Amino acid sequence: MKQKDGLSIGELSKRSDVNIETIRYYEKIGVMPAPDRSANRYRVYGADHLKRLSFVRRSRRLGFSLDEIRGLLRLVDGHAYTCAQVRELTLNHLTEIQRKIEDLKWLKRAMEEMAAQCSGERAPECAVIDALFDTRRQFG
Amino acid sequence: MKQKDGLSIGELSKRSDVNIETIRYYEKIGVMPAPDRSANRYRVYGADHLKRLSFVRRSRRLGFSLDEIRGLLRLVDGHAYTCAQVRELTLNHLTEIQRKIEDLKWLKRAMEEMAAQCSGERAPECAVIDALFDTRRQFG
DNA sequence: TCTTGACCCTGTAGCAGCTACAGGCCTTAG
DNA sequence: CTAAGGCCTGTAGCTGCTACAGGGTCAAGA
Repeated sequence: MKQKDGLSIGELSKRSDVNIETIRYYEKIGVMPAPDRSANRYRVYGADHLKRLSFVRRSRRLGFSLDEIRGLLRLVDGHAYTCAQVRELTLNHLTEIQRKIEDLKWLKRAMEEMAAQCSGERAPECAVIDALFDTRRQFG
Repeated sequence: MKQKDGLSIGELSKRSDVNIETIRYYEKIGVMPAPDRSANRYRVYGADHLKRLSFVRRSRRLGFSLDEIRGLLRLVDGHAYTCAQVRELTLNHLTEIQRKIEDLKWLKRAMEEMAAQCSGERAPECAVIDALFDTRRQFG
């Protein structure tokens, strides 16, 4: 890599902790901009790419969809965002997370109930199976 | 439907609360057995199909993957399961659910922290964006 | 008798968000 | 000279469905 500051895709991958294939995928779907290429057509990235990719990675880990991230980046790119907009997106997202937590808690309770019936012995009867086959029970 | 007890796929769908296309999909991937066909090649289901499909639906709602369900059904079909086996599968599944809950809680905390910094004003500065771009922060 | 509508059929393509090849080029070290 | 490691493009696969396209079948109504 002759360019000052130039990162190969492999280096970018290591520094951002994002898979090489995923980086190329992000480029294809327009989340990451197409970088310059060196003489041998290798991708050459700069510090701005690293920053942006890290942003994407962090947002993904926080559960934002790629579409939501595209929305955030559009705002950032256009310098057009207001705090209120971002806040709204974040709060919406928070509501969804809370809903998911509730769902999982319900699920956990239901399964614990079933497992509690379970003798754990080598018998061919099983309360879990019975419960799942029991048409009187309504799960959800 | 001339057969006694014979259900069309539409009726099965209504009674099991599973989509028609999903039923056909389950047949294709081997979760549901191929049913008899009437003279016009329509699928004809019996009470056993309804029972099995309901089992699948309930298990799905409890978050079991189709692969796990296939495993459960194999045990049931072979009358080879012991309570201990099923219990283990269930407990494994419970552990995973708990892990997911913890993940989501962490996520929620992180996002709440970010949102709390947010003024909600029309200013072009935003604590959320800053946090996501801040390379010193480690999310996950 | 014709037609309309509600069913059913098969097969394929699409969704998210990647991941994993296949088949090739380039560069450098031994 | 060759082998290893990186990079390239392009396509197919994963889960668990869903949504067609393009057709057949059947009963009831005009």
